[in-house]
Amino acid sequence: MNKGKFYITTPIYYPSGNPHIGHCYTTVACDSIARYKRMQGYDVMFLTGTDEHGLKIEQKAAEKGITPKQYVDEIVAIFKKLWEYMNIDYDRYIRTTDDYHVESVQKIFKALYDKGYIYKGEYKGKYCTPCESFWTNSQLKDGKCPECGRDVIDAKEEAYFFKMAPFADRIEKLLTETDYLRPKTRATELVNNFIKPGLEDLCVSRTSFKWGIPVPFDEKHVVYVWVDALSNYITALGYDNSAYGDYDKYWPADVHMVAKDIMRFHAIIWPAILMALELPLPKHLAVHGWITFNGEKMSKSLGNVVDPFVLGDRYSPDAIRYHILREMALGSDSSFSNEIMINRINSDLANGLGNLVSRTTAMVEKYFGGTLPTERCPGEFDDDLINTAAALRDKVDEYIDNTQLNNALAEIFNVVSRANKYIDETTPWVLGKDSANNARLATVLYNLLDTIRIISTLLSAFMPTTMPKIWEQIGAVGNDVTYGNADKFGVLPQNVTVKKGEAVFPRIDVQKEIDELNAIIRKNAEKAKAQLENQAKAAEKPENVALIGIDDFAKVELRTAKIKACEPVKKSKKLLKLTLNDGQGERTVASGIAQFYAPDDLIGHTVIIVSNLKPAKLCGVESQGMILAADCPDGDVKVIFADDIPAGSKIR
RNA sequence: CGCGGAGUGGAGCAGUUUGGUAGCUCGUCGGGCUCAUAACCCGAAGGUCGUAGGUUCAAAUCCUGCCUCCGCAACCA
Repeated sequence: MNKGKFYITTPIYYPSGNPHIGHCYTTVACDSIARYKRMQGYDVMFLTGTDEHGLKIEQKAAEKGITPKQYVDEIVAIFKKLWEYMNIDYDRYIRTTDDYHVESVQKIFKALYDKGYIYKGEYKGKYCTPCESFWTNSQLKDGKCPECGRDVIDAKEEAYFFKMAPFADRIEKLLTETDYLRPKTRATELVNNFIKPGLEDLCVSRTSFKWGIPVPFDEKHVVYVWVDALSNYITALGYDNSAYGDYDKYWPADVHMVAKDIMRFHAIIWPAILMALELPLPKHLAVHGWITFNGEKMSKSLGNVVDPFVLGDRYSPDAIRYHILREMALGSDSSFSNEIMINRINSDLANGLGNLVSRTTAMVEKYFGGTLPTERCPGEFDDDLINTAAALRDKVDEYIDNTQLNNALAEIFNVVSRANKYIDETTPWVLGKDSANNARLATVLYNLLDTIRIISTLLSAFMPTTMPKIWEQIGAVGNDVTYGNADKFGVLPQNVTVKKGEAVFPRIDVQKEIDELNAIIRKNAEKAKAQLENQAKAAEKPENVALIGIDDFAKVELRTAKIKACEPVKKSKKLLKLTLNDGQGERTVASGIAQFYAPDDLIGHTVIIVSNLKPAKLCGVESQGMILAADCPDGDVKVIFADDIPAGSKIR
C-alpha cells in the first residue's frame, strides 16, 4: 500500500495581520491534496508555517508597544486557530523564529558565503530618515515615504549580496523546458522580465533593522528575507539541524503551492539558492491566482477582506473549503462574491449532493424500513451509473496530480448529477407501489447508496468533516470508504442499513444571507474609511494641550453607567442612541461610534460617561452626556468598558 | 512601441496547440415528477465568439492592425 513519499508545502505566511480567506485558499488546497495522497497510501509530509522576521513586523510590534516575538506569537496563535477551525491537517508547522531554523539559516548563509556566492557590497535605495526605513522606487507614494509621506533621500548601506548570474541559464531551462512551473504559460513572463534583462544580484542582508537572524560572521547584519524564508522548506525537514531527520526522506518537495504574487521568488530565487547549495530542485511549483471580491482585489483599506471565521460559522468550514476549491483555477484569478458562494453551496452541496443523500436514505427507510433486502434485479440504466461511478477515482487521481482541484471536484459532481438523473430514470417511487418490484427497487437503491459511497470517499479529502456524516447515514463503515475501494462497485453490504439524519448541507436562504453579509461588508468598509480619516486627523493635529488645575478637572463628573439598550440613529451614519442606567435612573446618550460598534456589541456593557454634560440635541436625539472612548493611533475608536464596576459609581 | 494575460448568449468559464455544424455551470422561461433540502429530471429561448482587414472551399481557432480590461515591473495568498 505504501507508494512512497509525498512532500507538499504552503508558503510560510507573513503574520503582519490576521489571516483571511486568501490564506485559506492556498492552505485548504494543500490540505486537500495532502489528505488525498495519504488516502492513496503515500507517506505525506504537509508543511505550513509563518515567516516572522523583517522590518514590518518590527514596526507593527513597536506600534503596539510589545516585542516582535510577542507580536508574532499573538498572530501565529490566530493562524493556528484558523487552521484548526478549517480542519487543516498539517504535519509540521515551521516558524522562522524557531531555534532550529535560525541555526540552519546561519549555516546555509555561511555555506553560501564560503562557496563564494555571497559577497559584501552596498545596497542603494530611498531612505526615509524619520522612519529609519529603506524603500524601493516602486514602494514610494508620489515619490514620498509610503509610511509618513515625507521626503526620502538616496542612501546606501552595507549589505551582503547573492550572485544570481551563475544560475540564469539553468533557471531559464527549468522554466521553459521542464514542467516545474504550473501553469507553464507564466514562464514567458518570468523569462522576459527577469532573466533576459540579466538577473540582478540579490540583497540578502540588512543593517537597517534588527528583527531577523544575525549573519553569523558579521553581527551588524541580519539575514534578509530570501535565505531566511525560502529555506524553511528544507530546514523544516532537518537540513543542517538536528531537530528533525526527515530531509533525506522527503526532499525534494513534490509540490510548492503559492499565489501568483510570490511566484517569482519560488520560480527564480529559490531554485538559485538550491543550485548554489547543490541540492535537488522541487518537482513542481503550482501557482494560483487571487481571490477577488466582487471583481475587486481584496484589501484592508477597501474593507472587503473576507473573514473565514465569519463565513465558516454561517455555512460550515467544509462548505467554505468546497467553494474556494471549486472556484480555484490554476493561474487565473477567481472571483469571489457572496452571491457566487451561496449559489454554489446551494446548487452543488445542498441541491446536488445533500439532497441525493437525503432522498436515497429516505426511500430506503420508507420502502424497506431502513435495511435493504438482498434479492437483486438488474435493469436498464444500471450499467451506465455503475461504470461512471467506478471510473471516477482514476479521473480524480489525474486531476490531483496536476493540481487541478477545481476540475477534480467538477468531475465528482458530474457523478452526483448522474445519480440524481438515475433516480428519475428508474422511478423508485413507482416501483415502491407494488411489492412484486422489491428486488428491482432494492437494486436501484443499492446502486445509489454505493455511488454515494464512492463519491463521499473521494470527497473526504476535500470536506473531511461532512463526509463521515454521510457515511453514517448510508451505513458505510471502515473499509467501505477507503481509497482502495473507491474504484470498485458493490462494496457496501447487500443488506446495508441506513440511518437518515439531519441534512448534511442545509439549503441557504440566498436573499437573507446576502443582505446580512453585505451589511457586514459595508460596516467594515465604513470602519476602514473612518479609521483612515481619523488617522489623517490625528496626523494633522499634533497634541498641544494646555495644562489645567485640579479645580477645572473637578468640574467634570464621571460616572459608570450600564447600557440597557442601543440603536442606530436613523438620520445619522455615525451616531448610536444608547439608553443607559446611571445608577439613579435612565438617561439617553448619543455617541458617534456607529462605524466602530454594532448595537449588539455594546448592550450589557458598563461604560464611563460624563454625567454633568449639558444636554444637546444631535440629529433629533437629546443626548444627556457623553461616553468616554479612545482614539487609537491606528484610527480605530475604542469605548472604555468598565464592566466590573457597578453602574452609578463615581470616578475621580 | 517595457513585459505578460484576457475579451465567447444575463453572469462565470471551456473550446484556440492539430481550422470543419459554438459547449459547460448558474440564472430565465416552459413542461414532467413527487422519493427528496420549494429540491430532482426533461425541453426551450438567448451568442454574426472585442473590432477592422487578410489567408482559406471553410476561421472563435491561423496572420496583421486597432480598441478595451487586468496583472507584473524585486517582496500584500
